[in-house]
Amino acid sequence: MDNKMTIQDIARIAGVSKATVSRVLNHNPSVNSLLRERVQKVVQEYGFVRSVTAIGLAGGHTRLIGVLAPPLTWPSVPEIMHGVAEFIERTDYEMVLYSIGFERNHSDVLDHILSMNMVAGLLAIFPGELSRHLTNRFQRGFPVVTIDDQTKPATLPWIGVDNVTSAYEATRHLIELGHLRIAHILGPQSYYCSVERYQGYCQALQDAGISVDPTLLLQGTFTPASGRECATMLFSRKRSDWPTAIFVANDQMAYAVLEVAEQQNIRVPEDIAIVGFDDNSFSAHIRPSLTTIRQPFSEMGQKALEVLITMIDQNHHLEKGAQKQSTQQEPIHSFENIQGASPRIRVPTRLIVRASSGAPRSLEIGL
Amino acid sequence: MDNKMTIQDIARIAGVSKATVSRVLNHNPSVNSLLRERVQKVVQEYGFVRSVTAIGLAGGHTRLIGVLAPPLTWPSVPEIMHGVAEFIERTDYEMVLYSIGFERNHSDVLDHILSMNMVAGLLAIFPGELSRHLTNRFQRGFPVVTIDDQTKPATLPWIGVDNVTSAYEATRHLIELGHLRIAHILGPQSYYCSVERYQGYCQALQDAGISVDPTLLLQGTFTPASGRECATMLFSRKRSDWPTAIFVANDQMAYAVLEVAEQQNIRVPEDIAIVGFDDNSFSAHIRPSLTTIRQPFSEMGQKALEVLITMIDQNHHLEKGAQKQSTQQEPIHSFENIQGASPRIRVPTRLIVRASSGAPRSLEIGL
DNA sequence: TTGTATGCGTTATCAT
DNA sequence: ATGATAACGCATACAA
Repeated sequence: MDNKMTIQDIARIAGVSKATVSRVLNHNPSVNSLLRERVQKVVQEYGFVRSVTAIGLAGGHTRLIGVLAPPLTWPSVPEIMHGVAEFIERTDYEMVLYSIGFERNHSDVLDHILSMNMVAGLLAIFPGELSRHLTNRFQRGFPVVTIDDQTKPATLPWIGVDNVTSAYEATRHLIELGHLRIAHILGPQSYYCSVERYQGYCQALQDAGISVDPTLLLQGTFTPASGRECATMLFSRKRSDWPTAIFVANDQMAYAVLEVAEQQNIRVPEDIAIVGFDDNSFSAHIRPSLTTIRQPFSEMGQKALEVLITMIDQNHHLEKGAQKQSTQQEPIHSFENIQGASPRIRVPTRLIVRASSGAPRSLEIGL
Repeated sequence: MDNKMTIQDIARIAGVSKATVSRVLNHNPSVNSLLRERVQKVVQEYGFVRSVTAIGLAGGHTRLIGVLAPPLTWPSVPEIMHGVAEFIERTDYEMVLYSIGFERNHSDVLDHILSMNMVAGLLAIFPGELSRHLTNRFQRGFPVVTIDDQTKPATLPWIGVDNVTSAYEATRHLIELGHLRIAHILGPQSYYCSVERYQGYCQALQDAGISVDPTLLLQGTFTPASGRECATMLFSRKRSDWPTAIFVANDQMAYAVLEVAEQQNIRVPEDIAIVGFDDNSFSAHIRPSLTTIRQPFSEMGQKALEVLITMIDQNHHLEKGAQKQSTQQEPIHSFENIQGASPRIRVPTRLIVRASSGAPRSLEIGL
């Protein structure tokens, strides 16, 4: 009953050789269907599962997927992970989670992870400044997929949203509400999505004939604390210098703005309208509820893993094929070489109008 | 520069044997300090990291820790994981995350995980009905630690809070506020913590000379939806049958109660006082802010991993010792055999008084 | 199609 | 204290 069986045991019981068992387990077509059944029966009966470590050592092909994630206490991250977990449950792969903090040097962590070549591929969530490093590994043939952050010369496989268009839509919403002085609290510049959201904001203003006022641009860092700072700074100006609306680059900072407004008895949306970005679970329940852009995080996680596993499998097949068909020394195993370009998948967002921009409560969506 | 080095390479460069390198890497004291330094220098210089798969195969001792967790979108879970990740970062271990959904048979998942003996130990978060199965594996010598759920005959190593006392304190708080009719929305009975919280509630009432009124007991399932149901049911009674306060078994359901109250223009805490349990991140920011019991989730995660890794290491040493010192066939490697009893660690909770039970806003804690 | 033999990178067991 | 060498469980090139 104990789990100490090896393919050797299975082979003995089924009356075949180790190799045959291995072939059956690997779905090698060149095995007699009679033998296959016999082996499978024994495997079933004893509930045999191969040692992952041995597979990894022998084949150099681990069935482990590394997930590099920011602290799970960050909003959005659990939702993404939920999608990832859901997808991976349906595959033969397992997930090794690396939740990186702030203290350590991130690229060191990355090197460490990859140097022990335990994982067959890597999903990087919000890689930020790590992108360059990841790009490097990817170009050397290691399967990598990122979620929601892209380096400038976009070369990494990527799943995300159209930040420019989404921000445009959010800003446009405020403009249609009649606002002319719309402030923007930006995300950190180390994330490219911050830049894109800023671009969308600018474009919406310009298309409406409103010029971008630099005094209405506040630099945040995506944290509630930075949101609080920006809001406090803004509200400490003389009233005539206030904007009538703020497009905040993420929900977390928007919550902080709402809090500061409440503390200073500033009415939302009457005195100032607020629009966020993300639609974290908070946003529908906070008072006033937050108008925001909904990102389908769970779907993004699923999609990312789907792409990654496809890459890994192709990778694996290519290696085998290359050795047989050519004398080339170095195995070609970059996803780019197959597809011609690394996949860049955009999932659609949606503007969710709630109370913070003036929707009557009865019309609220997403409760 | 590429990461294909082996201890063989390190050995060659350092001018020693594989064995010596291995010993250095394993902190074996019986190695000359001069050689040790030389090897360490080379390891440093090349950023060498051993192959986890090879270690696992050769040593029979994987440096992977399985974490069995409910969906990460559950509240509290990310916080626990945060603590886990923080702790594991400082060790030689990696974390394999199994986020279990609802559809699959859980014990099948568990069997699968363990049968490929990839993980050296298992941390089970909110195992619920899985406890029995886990107990079984634990008693057969596999290192297991659980967080915040215990089977009736408490035999698994366990990290959690004193639910009875905490619930007592929460209820006591309401009693001291002058409430006599205190309702309780219970958690699902499949979780033992639900039972304990109910016990604490009853005891507080009895100690205050208040008899438990069965009509004030509502059965929930920890989900917001069930909280909404219970609240709706309660508020649909004629006003004289209402309680003046509710102790809700977790924050999620309490949020729902607040929402229903708001929709029906029932004032909190004037018309009815609410106390929750958990202190999820929402609780300080919802309006009215929620009085609740704070569980130190992150610390629980850390503590759990500390215990688990201790178990694994002891386990390992025992196996080696047993082979040398006795002729016994089966290695004794149950933690219980060492400690005499499996560790049961209780971390302290704290009552956080906020607006939903009547605290003036200026006195609120935990913002 | 099937079996035999070798190697993967490390630990552990011998010698020395 | 150190070095040579045999496992560990599996995949795979090669032989049959």
